[in-house]
Amino acid sequence: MDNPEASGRDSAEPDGLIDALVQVSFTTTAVLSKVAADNDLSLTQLRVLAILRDRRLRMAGLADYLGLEKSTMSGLVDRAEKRGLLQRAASLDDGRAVDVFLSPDGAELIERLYAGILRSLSPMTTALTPAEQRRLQTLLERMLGTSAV
Amino acid sequence: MDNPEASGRDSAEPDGLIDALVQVSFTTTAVLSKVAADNDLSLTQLRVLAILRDRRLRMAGLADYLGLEKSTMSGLVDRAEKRGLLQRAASLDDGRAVDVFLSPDGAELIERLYAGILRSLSPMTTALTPAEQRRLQTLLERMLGTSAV
DNA sequence: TATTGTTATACTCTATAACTATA
DNA sequence: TATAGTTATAGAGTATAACAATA
Repeated sequence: MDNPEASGRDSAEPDGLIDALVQVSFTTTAVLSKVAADNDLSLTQLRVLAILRDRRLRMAGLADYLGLEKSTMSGLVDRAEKRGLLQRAASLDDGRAVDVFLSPDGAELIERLYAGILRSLSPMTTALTPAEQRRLQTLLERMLGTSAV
Repeated sequence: MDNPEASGRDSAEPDGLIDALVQVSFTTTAVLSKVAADNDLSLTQLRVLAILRDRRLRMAGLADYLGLEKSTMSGLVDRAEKRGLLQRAASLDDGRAVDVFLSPDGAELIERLYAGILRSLSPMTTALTPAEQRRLQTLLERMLGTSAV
């Protein structure tokens, strides 16, 4: 976990993979948070922009995506809208629903952020050889594919 | 990122690895947050307990570990201490410093949490064969080893 | 009746700034 | 002077509960 040495693993222990997975996740999240913070965004705000990068979603859709309550989404969207990063519009299909989508400023910002993310994370991935990178990608995608979680 | 399809990758794109890495990190973090929430803890509180699992650290040490401000640590430790999960004690070496360590209840809790984490994350890892699991662990540890990030 | 979204409320997380005590 | 930690303050993130509007 946060303390891999605590389990005394040296790559031979059964839970070593999960420890490594958690460790890598924290490192990755820290990098993403840094990129977001450098642009006065929280990690959640960054994720909202990323999700809307090429879609228009309803409030409920966004909340589902992030695993948050609708009321939490209202606040997040309020603040991002106030900053001119995204917009709301009544849904045409359903009078109760509200569509959310990026404003031009928001679209421009997420492109910059995305480039920043690739730049910030590449030191991690380029620690591996190209062949290793391909293998790692395959394994990660196989784990995701089994969306057992 | 949060929207891998947005980059139109199909495992052939250069940034596919980073997309997968981010995706896996979010999934992993969501599982950890769920385990924490099921025990009325935030992810950060869980991390504090995990870090202290087998060490006694000063406030500053904890803050460094988590990348948080000292004042933030004060609040986190206050609340956890109030719940009887950890304790503070004046450092013997340095009159200004404060050591933090788990209480018996906190120690018991983190063991249960750790077991819960392994159980909750195993559906992801067991999607891979044992040989793949070993390879993945090796690759992840190699990425971490190059603590370039 | 059920669903979509907002508002009110409360609490946690977080940072910045100002402060105390020790080094 | 510099460092360790706390406190005060403010804002963001989060959930629960109550509500209005629409389905």
